[in-house]
Amino acid sequence: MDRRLTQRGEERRRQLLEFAAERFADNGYHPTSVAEIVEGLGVGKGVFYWYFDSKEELLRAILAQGQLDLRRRQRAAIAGADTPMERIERGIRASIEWSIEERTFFRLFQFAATDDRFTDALRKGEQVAIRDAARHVADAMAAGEIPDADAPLLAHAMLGVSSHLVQLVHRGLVEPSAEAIDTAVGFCLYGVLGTRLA
Amino acid sequence: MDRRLTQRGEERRRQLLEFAAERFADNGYHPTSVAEIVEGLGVGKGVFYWYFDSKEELLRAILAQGQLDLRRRQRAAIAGADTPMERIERGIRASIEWSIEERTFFRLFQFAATDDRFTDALRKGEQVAIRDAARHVADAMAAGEIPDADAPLLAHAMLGVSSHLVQLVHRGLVEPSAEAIDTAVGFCLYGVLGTRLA
DNA sequence: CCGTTTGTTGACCGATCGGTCAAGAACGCC
DNA sequence: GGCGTTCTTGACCGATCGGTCAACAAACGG
Repeated sequence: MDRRLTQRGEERRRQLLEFAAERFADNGYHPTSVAEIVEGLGVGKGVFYWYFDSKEELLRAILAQGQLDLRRRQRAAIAGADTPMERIERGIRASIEWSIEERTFFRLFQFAATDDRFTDALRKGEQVAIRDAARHVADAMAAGEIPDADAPLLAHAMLGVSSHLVQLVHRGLVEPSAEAIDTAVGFCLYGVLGTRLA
Repeated sequence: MDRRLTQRGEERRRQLLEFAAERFADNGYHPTSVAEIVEGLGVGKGVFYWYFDSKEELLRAILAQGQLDLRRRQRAAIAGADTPMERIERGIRASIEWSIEERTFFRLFQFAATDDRFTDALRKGEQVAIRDAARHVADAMAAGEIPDADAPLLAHAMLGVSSHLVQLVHRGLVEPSAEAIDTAVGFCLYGVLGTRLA
């Protein structure tokens, strides 16, 4: 849905995105009805369909916005680093911190990964992030800092560690302490050393 | 729902569990209706509610069965190992291999983790598995094979690596080759060395 | 001040949802 | 053979779903 929006329109659209994102994250995408969203904002149902073609498109828009935000944070974090390993570490830290802060987005990413209707909306963003991380891993290999191995796969392993930790935090099983994050980061940085040569 | 079932009844119940599990995994839990399940089996709707109180209870039953099966596999894999590190490695391998084979269960676990209605159904099983793995990690620490650190957190990190790899396999982004599994296992075994001491 | 575009209302639509239930068929057991 | 339990049928229920639309209000642009 592409529409010329006035400032008022942009604001309304933003309200819908924000409110729906929270409801989707808390209650689930499918169990949250369009009626619930518009009632929550105190507006008529037509408002929803003025800004979005469908409930599905709304979630896609939310996911895209989240990915953009995460990507920005990652790029900013990496900017000042000099070595590949430092870029890797800062990237991991940025991802973890963002995911902890942006609980809503993170939960929606997790859900979207389980529903075929939305996996493709996640694919491109994840691909970019993984390719980026894998490049730094490959750089570290070229510099002889870590043994040669499947760089993209190692990048994915680090992503797995990070997102699992964040999940624990959001489930309340782990406090988001510096120690916990350090442990996860340390696990990743030593993990990339673990190419089986024997 | 506890009911005295004849052999015929047990078989019907098994059919419902199996068919529903596949539909839930392929199409999603919420989008799959009870009507769709009974039609797929060519039976009346009453059959469903003879064996299960609700759609929700059905998924819980499926999850419980999956967790039991995984747990069995893990225990069997660890049985013959002599050292803590070997137990850790075999446990990881067993989890990865089971999750790759049992695509349906794995996908449902992933979904259940995103829906508050089912997270508690997962909690107990995960808790047991994590506690078990953490014990072996702690044993390795006591034996001086790896530095002291938060053992349960390291166990979770390994779980994160494993399940993320499996996800890639099921999404078709990685072939379930021995090399890929070895890389993930190596990442974990080196990862536990990564306590930040500096 | 008026015409056009942007934004909003809420009744309404057909479809489908999870779940119920009275009736009866198939089986197990003696 | 007959009696009780297990199992099956499918019409039916009220509620709710995502989505439409004609009418109307508010803001913008000239």
